[in-house]
Amino acid sequence: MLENSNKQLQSLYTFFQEEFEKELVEELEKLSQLKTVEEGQTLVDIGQQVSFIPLIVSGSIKVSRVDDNGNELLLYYIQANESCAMSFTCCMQQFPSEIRAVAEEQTDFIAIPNELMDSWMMKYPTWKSFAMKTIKLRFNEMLRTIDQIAFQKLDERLANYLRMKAKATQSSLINHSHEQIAQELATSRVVISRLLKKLENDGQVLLYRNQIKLRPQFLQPQ
DNA sequence: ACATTAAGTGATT
DNA sequence: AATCACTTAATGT
Repeated sequence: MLENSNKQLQSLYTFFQEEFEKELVEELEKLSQLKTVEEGQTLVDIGQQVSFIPLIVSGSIKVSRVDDNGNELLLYYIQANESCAMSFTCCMQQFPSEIRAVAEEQTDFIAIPNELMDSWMMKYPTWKSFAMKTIKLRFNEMLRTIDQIAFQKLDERLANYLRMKAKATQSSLINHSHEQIAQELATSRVVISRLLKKLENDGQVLLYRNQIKLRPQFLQPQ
């Protein structure tokens, strides 16, 4: 396992060296520890304290919100070389998490203890700007999802979701049931099934059990 | 062969 | 677009 991810870990350290000053890279390598979570494993749930900031080495993490009825709404995915904006905002003052984070696939990440945050923010300008950058990135992305929910019709949201998913997994085959997709878009399975059927009839996708094949014309519309 | 879960569909609100 | 009720298809035991 470790051997497999060594290469990507190396590339992350390269990323660090470009991004951060020497002292910070040294501290990172010294203090951080590599952790692995399996697919489906929950990293944090709503209300829990976050004790570390994750830096994703490989894999991806799904971040979502859950309402009172237990309905899930997908917020965003964290990919390789990214960190979690929410963890920055929570960790700083030890607030409980507002979100749920679940491993979308087997994911390796570096856990940075949150005690280090304060001093790093002061000591290393590059760390501060990295934190600001990830928060800004996410904030903009979430603004976009907000007006998707407010202004886009569900069929557009679905198309959007499928394309994003394909990009995230580098594959045109999506391994989700209609039910799962419905939950992430906070709608019902029946609606998703109907929309997907329409896409299939239009020759945009192929439907299987627990799988959706996105055809090229769907991924690259003229 | 049977039970369970995923997907398809008409009708209603 | 959501919900209900029901059917059909795929998959697991």
